[in-house]
Amino acid sequence: MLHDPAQLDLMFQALADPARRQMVERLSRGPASVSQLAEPLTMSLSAVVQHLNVLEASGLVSTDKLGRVRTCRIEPKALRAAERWINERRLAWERRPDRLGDILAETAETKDES
Amino acid sequence: MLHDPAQLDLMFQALADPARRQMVERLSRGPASVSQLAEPLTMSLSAVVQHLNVLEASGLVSTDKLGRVRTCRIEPKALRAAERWINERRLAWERRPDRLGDILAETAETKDES
DNA sequence: AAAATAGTTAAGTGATCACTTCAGTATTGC
DNA sequence: GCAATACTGAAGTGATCACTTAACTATTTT
Repeated sequence: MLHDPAQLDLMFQALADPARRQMVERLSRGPASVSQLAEPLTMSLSAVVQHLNVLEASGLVSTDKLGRVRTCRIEPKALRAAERWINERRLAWERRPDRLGDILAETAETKDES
Repeated sequence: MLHDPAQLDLMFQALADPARRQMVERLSRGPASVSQLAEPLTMSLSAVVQHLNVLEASGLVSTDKLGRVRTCRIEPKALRAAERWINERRLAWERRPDRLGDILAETAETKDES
């Protein structure tokens, strides 16, 4: 489910916005209410709620309402899925056998064969 | 330079689009020309070039033109920077000492204090 | 019960996005 | 030199985005 390309799409889209990344950063230091998330941001509470909804739809953040306060927390599994996507591509590249100093490597191979 | 928030912004923005992620995926298997990148995509060459420019501006991909063909390759350092941002937040969360079963933990504390 | 708090929802707006088409520029092959 | 190849750039378009304001609901506090 976390490999679902649609979910991956929502996650990277969610992380694309600086305000949302700031919210994730805040949440990485512990759960917070909507107002607490909003406090350092220079935008209306309403805008923050909208960003929060994007984060929640992406699966990166989950929330829980008790009384009138909505408490938000990070969903590390989702964060891991995004992390893994990048990591797998980077490793695929770095594992490539033929990624040495371009022409130099080719010259060396030619030399071996001669 | 790779910690530059503006650069991070460009990178996550670049990864937010599925077509661009597909291009990164293709490039993770080795360098490719613009036409090769375009081949599996159902859009005009022109659109692919535009996506490629976004990727290059973000630093995730670098290109090199020889004659009439532009060869594209992944920039693993940039990929690592995005990866690290996520990883650091996830670890910050997972390292928190007080992340056990929510209310249960609180109840226990209250009990201790009574 | 009234006022303050915490959040939600809807509607609107200007900016940015992801394309398209079309016309153009080098480079390479014949 | 002429045609094909490999892009490149500009202009336009409809969709989505990141907000705003304003009106509203639900929950506490006093």
